[in-house]
Amino acid sequence: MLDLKLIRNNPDLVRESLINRGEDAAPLDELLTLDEKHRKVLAEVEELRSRRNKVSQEIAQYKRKGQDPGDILEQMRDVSDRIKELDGEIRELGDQINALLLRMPNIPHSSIPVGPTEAENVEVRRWGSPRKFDFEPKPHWDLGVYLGILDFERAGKVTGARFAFLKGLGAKLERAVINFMLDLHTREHGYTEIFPPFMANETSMIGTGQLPKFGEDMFKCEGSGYYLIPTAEVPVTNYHRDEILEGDALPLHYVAYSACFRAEAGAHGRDTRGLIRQHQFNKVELVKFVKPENSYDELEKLVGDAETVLQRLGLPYRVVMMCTGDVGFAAAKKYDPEVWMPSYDRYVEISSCSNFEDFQARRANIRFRPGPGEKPEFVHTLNGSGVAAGRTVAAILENYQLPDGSVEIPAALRPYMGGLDRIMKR
RNA sequence: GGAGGGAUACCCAAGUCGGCUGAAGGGGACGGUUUGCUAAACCGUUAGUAGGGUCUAAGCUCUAGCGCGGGUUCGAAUCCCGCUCCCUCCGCCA
Repeated sequence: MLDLKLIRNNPDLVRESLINRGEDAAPLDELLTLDEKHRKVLAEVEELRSRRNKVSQEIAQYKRKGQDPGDILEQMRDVSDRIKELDGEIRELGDQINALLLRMPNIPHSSIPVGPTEAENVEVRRWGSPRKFDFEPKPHWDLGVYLGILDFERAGKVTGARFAFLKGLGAKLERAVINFMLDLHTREHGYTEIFPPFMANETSMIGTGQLPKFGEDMFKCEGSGYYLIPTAEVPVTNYHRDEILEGDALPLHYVAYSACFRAEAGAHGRDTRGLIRQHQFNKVELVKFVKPENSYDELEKLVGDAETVLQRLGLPYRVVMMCTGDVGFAAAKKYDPEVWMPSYDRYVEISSCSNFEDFQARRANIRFRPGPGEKPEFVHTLNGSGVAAGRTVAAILENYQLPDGSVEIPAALRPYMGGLDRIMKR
């Protein structure tokens, strides 16, 4: 959420940001009009309230002395009625302002490329190089089925499209990938591990920005009103919702495994095969709460931590900086590490690392006190996948496949696979 | 699922029949006095916050705020209605 005062004082900045994102600027003007009206009514009602408070004291005096307050009572009745009336207006205006505010995207950082679509995204670096196969490489969905470690057909029967069963060494590989990543981030990168709830309430979803705009992308649990989390970002960021953290405690670095659930509405026909786009997938998420002055350094480190995973696994990747049109609703700056996927013959997003600045902190009311007795300020929040487990498994199967359909296990994972170095058909 | 009890400031806790109670009393924390130093004692401070107005700013001022949302009333921590969360007991349960 943007600061209403910032919008009020710098409407042109906000307008430019909306245009750069390729969005309609009309809600901004509506917001400015409503805000002005809101403040006008607020001034009026507060004036009346002030008067009522004073007169009520006087009435109390009369009563105490046993005197008759006379017709002041009558007058105050009118004042109260008017207050009630104005309160209604204020509530309505406030609701409208809030609704608009919650749908207003973050202001992109000045360092990112400007453009309304993904076309302006910029590749910032590459690591490794795609392997040259001297045989026809198979896509992971064929390999996985051939090896008996992936089963999409039964998943379709048991649940539906975009689900998968992992079996035998496939299930073990998924678990190995997750544990490898958790160990790396906790032991070497200093993150504190969290195992969060996989469902969250509406307030949390608003806090991180999934709601009110993107409700259709999530699964809502009938009856309870809870949502299945689309990412561990939601529970972990909201972990500190409505808190004032001690300045000394920052930065806070958390890593959380969770299953993630996405409705993928509007993705019909895209990535219909394999593990790339599932309704449920596993992910290890990195979340940071930092002081504003450090947040861009922390973003670079966060991307680096995600990249380390891919490097240790020997998976070729590149990092893309997202432009204004592709940076995402809540982010000010975002890097997407993309892994080389032979079946797609291109790099595929495997992580997404964002600095939200105070956008989420404002929504979720997460602050810190810079020093004793000082005024609380909003923290900056960041998060990034470190990394998506399902896509990692897919990338390993494809990049490490051998001509006979077996798959080598990256050295870093072997300790997690009981020393096994190869998955073969059995 | 059944039956009770609770939610007040950093923590515990009082709030009488609605009106100088935006909140008694403790504890803690901070500041001071005393002291060779510590302890003790004594004195003082301890609403943080959000929003509005004014202003270059500092400041000044107003409003809100006793779990949340409504209602009654000139006036609500206090009365009424709805909700949420927590606790105890019983039942069920991985």
